[in-house]
Amino acid sequence: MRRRVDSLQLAVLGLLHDGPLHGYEVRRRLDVRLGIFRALSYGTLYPCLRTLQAEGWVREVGVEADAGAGPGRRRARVVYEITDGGRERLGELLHQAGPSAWDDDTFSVRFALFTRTDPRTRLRILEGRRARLQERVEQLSRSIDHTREQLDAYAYEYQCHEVETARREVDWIDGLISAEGRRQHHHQQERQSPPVP
Amino acid sequence: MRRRVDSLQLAVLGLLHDGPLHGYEVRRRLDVRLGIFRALSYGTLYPCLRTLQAEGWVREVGVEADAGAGPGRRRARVVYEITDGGRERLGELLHQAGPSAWDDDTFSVRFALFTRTDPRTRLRILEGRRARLQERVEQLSRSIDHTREQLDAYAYEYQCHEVETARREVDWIDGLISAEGRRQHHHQQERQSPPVP
DNA sequence: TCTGCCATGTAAGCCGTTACATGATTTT
DNA sequence: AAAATCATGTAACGGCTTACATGGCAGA
Repeated sequence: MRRRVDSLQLAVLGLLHDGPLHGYEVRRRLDVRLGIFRALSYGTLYPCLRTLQAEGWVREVGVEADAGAGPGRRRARVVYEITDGGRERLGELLHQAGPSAWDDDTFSVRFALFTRTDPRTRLRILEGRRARLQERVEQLSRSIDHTREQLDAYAYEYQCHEVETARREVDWIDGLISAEGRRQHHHQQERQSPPVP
Repeated sequence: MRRRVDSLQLAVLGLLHDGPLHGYEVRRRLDVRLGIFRALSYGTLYPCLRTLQAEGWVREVGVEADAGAGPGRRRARVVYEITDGGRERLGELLHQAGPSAWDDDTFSVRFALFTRTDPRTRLRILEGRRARLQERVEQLSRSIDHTREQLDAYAYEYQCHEVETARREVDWIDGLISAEGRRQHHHQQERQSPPVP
């Protein structure tokens, strides 16, 4: 039941947390700024916005007429704004660190919103993701070892590349985890013994 | 209209080309041997097999009773075999090198069947895939450059990792392309001037 | 003038997963 | 005795894309 829409809601809420936006712009940012939800269709986005509104997480802040001073007016844009309920909801979602957060799709969204995620949740997500990837590496490695003889050269080549890609991502995560550790350590030090002048 | 089912048909045909198999085993090999179609559901596989049969690409080779000598018999397995028409069809599909062949999903299937693909088609697919990845690298790089200032640390980190992953895949493809070149060169040499004793 | 981008939406339809039904055999 | 694996299937639900409808503005 891992719906892409759940991630989408999260991403939209995260985007609107920074300020009001209209649908078209939301899509653009999802695509180019977050780099996730490439080529998301409007058939998904607009209904999602309406759902969010029905839930009370966002509200229509009014229809913006053309901002420019041109003679004709541009098609009115429906601008959405996050509500207090939405902020609360965002907080809840951001706090979740269960298995769904380390799925390929969802992880990128969760990671993109790490600035707003508390350090502990960040660490739990990173560790879960790491485990997920490690599992994948092992499964692939076993598969390679087990069928090495029967595998033709190309299939072998592909599997090796897959493994290496996964390994690299594990390394990347490791780097991030230790960075988180350093950060936490730093904060603890600050809390326990403020820097001496 | 790029249906995953198309790739699935191709993969199944490719698998059955090596010998008759029953559905359950097809799924297993798709998952562990080819490493593609991870966790493919039977709700997709069995209908696919029946479609293949309706098209005349595969035929039911008979229901295999328990091979062992045990007292009870295992649930009968429906074994499928590729037909001459299926072999022809496989040849056609394998010859295609259009844009659909360099999609993320499809590429892995096409690549896994490279042994049965003629060298020219191999090269065209590899080059198409390369272009696809390169495009992705450039788009991401532009996005990073353009929004570097506004991007928070995590989003930046993620995009960089994405770019690096794509770059590595480009390098990998480059290696494969030059290997193909060498192979072709080698064959040409052989054809034009057989090795002198 | 025509293409392309901005901008919002609806409806249909497909693809594929999930859940269910069934049941034997092997392993724990 | 229970759980996992082998083995084949069906039905329904739902997510997401595609295609369509609409229309103003900018630049080639």
